[in-house]
Amino acid sequence: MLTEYLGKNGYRVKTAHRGDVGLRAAQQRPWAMILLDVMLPGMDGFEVLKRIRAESQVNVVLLTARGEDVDRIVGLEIGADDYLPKPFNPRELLARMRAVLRRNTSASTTTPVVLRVGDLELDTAARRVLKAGSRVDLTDVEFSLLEALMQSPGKVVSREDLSQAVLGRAFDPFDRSLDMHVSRLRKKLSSAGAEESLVKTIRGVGYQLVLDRDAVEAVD
Amino acid sequence: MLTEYLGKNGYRVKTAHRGDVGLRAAQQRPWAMILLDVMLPGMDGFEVLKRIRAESQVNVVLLTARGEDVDRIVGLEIGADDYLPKPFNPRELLARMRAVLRRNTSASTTTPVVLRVGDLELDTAARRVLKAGSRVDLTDVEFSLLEALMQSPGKVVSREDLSQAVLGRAFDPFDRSLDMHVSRLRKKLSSAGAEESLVKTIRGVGYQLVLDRDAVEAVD
DNA sequence: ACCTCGCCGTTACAAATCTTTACAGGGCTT
DNA sequence: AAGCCCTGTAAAGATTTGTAACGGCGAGGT
Repeated sequence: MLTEYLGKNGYRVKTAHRGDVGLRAAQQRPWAMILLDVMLPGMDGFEVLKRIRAESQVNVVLLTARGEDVDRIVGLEIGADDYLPKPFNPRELLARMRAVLRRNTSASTTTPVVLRVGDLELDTAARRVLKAGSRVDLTDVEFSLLEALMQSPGKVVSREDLSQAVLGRAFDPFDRSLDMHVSRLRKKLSSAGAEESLVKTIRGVGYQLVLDRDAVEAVD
Repeated sequence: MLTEYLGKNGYRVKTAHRGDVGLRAAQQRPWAMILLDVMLPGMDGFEVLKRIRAESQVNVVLLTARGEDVDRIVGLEIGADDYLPKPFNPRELLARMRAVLRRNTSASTTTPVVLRVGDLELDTAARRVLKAGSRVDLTDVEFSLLEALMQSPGKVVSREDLSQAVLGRAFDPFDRSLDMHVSRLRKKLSSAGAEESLVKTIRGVGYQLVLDRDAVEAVD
């Protein structure tokens, strides 16, 4: 019945009535979304979800019997994108599916993957930084600091913004933590061969990753 | 098929069906973006990407077969800007292309980067001032003071505006801070070889960057 | 459980640089 | 010409930043 309804609304659906069979189908190719019932013969829905999550970030919406809060919490904890208690209105299912799809496609396209400034390269997905091709070993905070600076290369980033982005808290003038991280980041970058002045201080304002104009190529 | 779709969306596309041929096309002129399939006759996509990166920072989006994590990681490591698993929705490709283009062009095109007055050059992205090609070392306040003056070369900039732009606060007649900065800026500029009268005082109003004979040029 | 190590935050002091103070000189007004 | 106000600048004082050193905390190992 669901298959038919979704089909009418433009989705192509493959159905399985057993947990273990569904899991194999899920792994078979990259789906836009998986609707997963919790009560299933063969393999229970939570188990299926866990195994799916072990290897994929595909969208999963969980369908469970009644408003069992326990199920809901467990489901979201092990990685469902949303949850719908049965019985449900098919239109509500559609709405939630669209919400999940919207959320997860925009998130993946707005997040830059690789930031590059001159021969400095920062890969947000792999949390890796390369300077002239060789790896620079940064701590988490140093990495996010550099990431925040590289998102606006050549522009001043305020201490407020940096504190929020890097430390997750509002800036406090007596908090010298940011300065320390800048100091450590500079040290690591320059011993990796970067110019001393790559990260500049703008007194009373913030910091700036300088752009050497010679290193910036105009693109068509 | 892709060529046609991209064409409809305003892109001009050149296509190659072999890796080695594509590489030559890529080197031929500066493209806005390169879409690169991994599975290619002639030369494998990774190899093409490596060679492109050896000489250019051009935007590259990698198209690979399904969610092969290995491919993805390798691709990003050798410098792809983004990655799209096949089969993909053409609209998603467009979205990602736009994301990459936005990210890699915004920083360098949104704000004017270089101000030039005669042989005096101020580069905001590199936070650097050159007088007749050689570097002038300014403090942060001096830098933004000169920046404010160079944004209206030949025009009088009021003390109020300067105070707001440089010190971030309204002008107070008893505040002599601005005068001090002007004084020090003049000293540094003239010892860098500028004329004494480059920064002129307009009594009761403000200051003015004088341009006597040389032309004014805004760049970038 | 305990140890070890790496990372983060705090403190303390030094250096840079911005602001204030003070005084001098020059121009505008009366 | 005298007085007043604005500006230039040296010098002292205040603030901001750089960084070494120390301690705490949590992850991972034994």
